[in-house]
Amino acid sequence: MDRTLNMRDVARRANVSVATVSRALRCPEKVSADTAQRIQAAAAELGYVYNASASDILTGRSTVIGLLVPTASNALFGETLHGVQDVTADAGYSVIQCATHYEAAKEATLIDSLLQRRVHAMILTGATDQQMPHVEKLAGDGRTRVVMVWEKPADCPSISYVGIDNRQAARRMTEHLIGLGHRRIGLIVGPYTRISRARSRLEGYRDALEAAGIGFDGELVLERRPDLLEGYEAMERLMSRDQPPTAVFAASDVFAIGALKAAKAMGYSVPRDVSLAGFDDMDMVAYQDPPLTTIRVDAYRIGKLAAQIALEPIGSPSRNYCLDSDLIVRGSTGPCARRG
Amino acid sequence: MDRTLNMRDVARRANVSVATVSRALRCPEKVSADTAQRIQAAAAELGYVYNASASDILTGRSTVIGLLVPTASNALFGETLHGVQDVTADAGYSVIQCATHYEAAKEATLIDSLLQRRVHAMILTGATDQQMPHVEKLAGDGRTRVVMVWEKPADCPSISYVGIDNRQAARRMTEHLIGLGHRRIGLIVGPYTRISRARSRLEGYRDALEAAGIGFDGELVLERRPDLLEGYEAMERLMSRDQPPTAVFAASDVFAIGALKAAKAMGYSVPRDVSLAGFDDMDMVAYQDPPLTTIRVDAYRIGKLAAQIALEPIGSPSRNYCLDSDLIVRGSTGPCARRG
DNA sequence: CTGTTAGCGCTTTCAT
DNA sequence: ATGAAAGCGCTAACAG
Repeated sequence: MDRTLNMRDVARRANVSVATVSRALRCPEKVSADTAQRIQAAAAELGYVYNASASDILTGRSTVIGLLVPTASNALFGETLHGVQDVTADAGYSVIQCATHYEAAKEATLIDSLLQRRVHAMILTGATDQQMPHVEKLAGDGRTRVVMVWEKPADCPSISYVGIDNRQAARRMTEHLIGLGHRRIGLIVGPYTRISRARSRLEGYRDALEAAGIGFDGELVLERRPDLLEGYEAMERLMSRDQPPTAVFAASDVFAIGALKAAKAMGYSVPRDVSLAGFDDMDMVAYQDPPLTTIRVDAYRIGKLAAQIALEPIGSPSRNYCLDSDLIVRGSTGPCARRG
Repeated sequence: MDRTLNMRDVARRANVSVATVSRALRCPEKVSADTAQRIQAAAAELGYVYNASASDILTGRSTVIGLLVPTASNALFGETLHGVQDVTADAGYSVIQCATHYEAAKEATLIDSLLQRRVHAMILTGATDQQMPHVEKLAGDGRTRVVMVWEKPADCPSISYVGIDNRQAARRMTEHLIGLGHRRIGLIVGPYTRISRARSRLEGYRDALEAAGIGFDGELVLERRPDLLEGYEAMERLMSRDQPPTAVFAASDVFAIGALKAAKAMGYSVPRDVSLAGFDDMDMVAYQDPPLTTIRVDAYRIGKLAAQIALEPIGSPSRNYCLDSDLIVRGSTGPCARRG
């Protein structure tokens, strides 16, 4: 077979015109029951498969959406993809997924490739600040719908948002630690200079300290790329200070798992010697020893909502959903033993 | 903006024909430097974005490939996606990713949707046996290229394969445990009745037992859906037997992490009371306590190779790569203390 | 080097 | 209810 089967082939076989084939396949009620059947039979016999792209191009509206994630090896974003896919598949849409690896250049290239595919919408998980003006313009021009997930874009009327209040959640976690008597609290946080989600978590941490009258100590805050090893090394560094923290808030579970190992390797018992908390509630963290205190985020639901918004017609108003997140207290945080 | 910008708009603006615009954008060397510049300027001013789908449809060759995974929340498949993406992005291809959740019906629907997009190739991670005849036919017809990853399809000349020898690797791990003096060895394995990769691992386990003259005990083998909780419960069940195993081979790291927690919860120390081994070497397993003995598979490299094969023109011969996998001995396996 | 022409596979009026 | 014809945005001959 050199040329791919098309409607004309089916039409010939069923002795009708292509227009009728199109109708029979898309809206069978617009065609006599008899011909509909004949056409469907012909299509099946030939093994004809409908060409979705050809349809897209003609109708001008695309049935593909793009999903950008920082990395595909974080199970969390996998859950979001599942939510997105479950919604889009029912509507006959496909999802192009790409990982940016937190690199602005890659991000720009990938966004461009999505535009070249004329995606109906893009769902962005953590676009860098650098990219926001460009993205906002695309949404404003009505070229594509844009939904940010996990983080709230700073005041972009044309962009939708589905996520949690990162600042509030980080504040709650920090308050939990303060409530346990900790006053020297370390923070391992993502690239807050470029990613607003990380910045919000840092702010929430500071909010809680301030409210409790604890001075901010920049020495206790480490900005890292979310990665197990980076979490490990950051913890080592924090615990090697003259006055090590009595609690560490790892503002991503990936950091926390790395940090837990570092603490143990240095001979610290968690939570007796040092409390440790994460963020996201990846399913693995409940399986750590001790299981980690963290913030639960419903990643799947974020994906579903984002997809619903994404599928709305271009030009529809933007929507914002701020979901609840829960503080999940497990065994890794406990009362402060040392004097702060 | 109601209608999306096209080449005609650019042509008008630059006072040339659409053909010239096409050339200037795709192969600027076929056009005078002067006009090329003028056209590029016009495109930039208008904010014109090339329409990749329109091009695909006309040339007949698509620049999209499909990637099917059982689940997107396993970090392993994320690594494979990265490998695939790094190769395809350079070639200007996009990747449509879908998760089957190990359900044959979903799988069939998703494969169909990929065909409707006329993907150049599909990379399958664990198609169920049920789907294989269909997929093989697609590959044979030259509709699309098909690359299986992680598992070797049973004798399908038209399908390519990139993976490891699952049977051999499972045998090696089992031999490792036997070498430590274990004779009652439990196995927690994926759905081997439907997934050949799981089947191969079961076979490797049996090979090793047989070679060592150890009788096969069906009571020690549990088939489960890869999932932390299932691993946990399977381990509980194994260790509740009258004669519990002295070692357990969890033929997926996800099982192993679940099983580790179960063992600890039941008061067993690993590896003193029971040895535990995984499979895949997800990055998390080195961070467990104790770190898990496992089989290392280079998931990223699998993705890269698969993508290279996928990108070859339709009709190119199929290729098979069987990569090495390594036995990584960490702290979770040790000598057998009890009498077998 | 550039423009003209025909056409990829499909949908959608508009006739019949 | 069905067919003919025009056209979506682009490319690939073929002329000039």
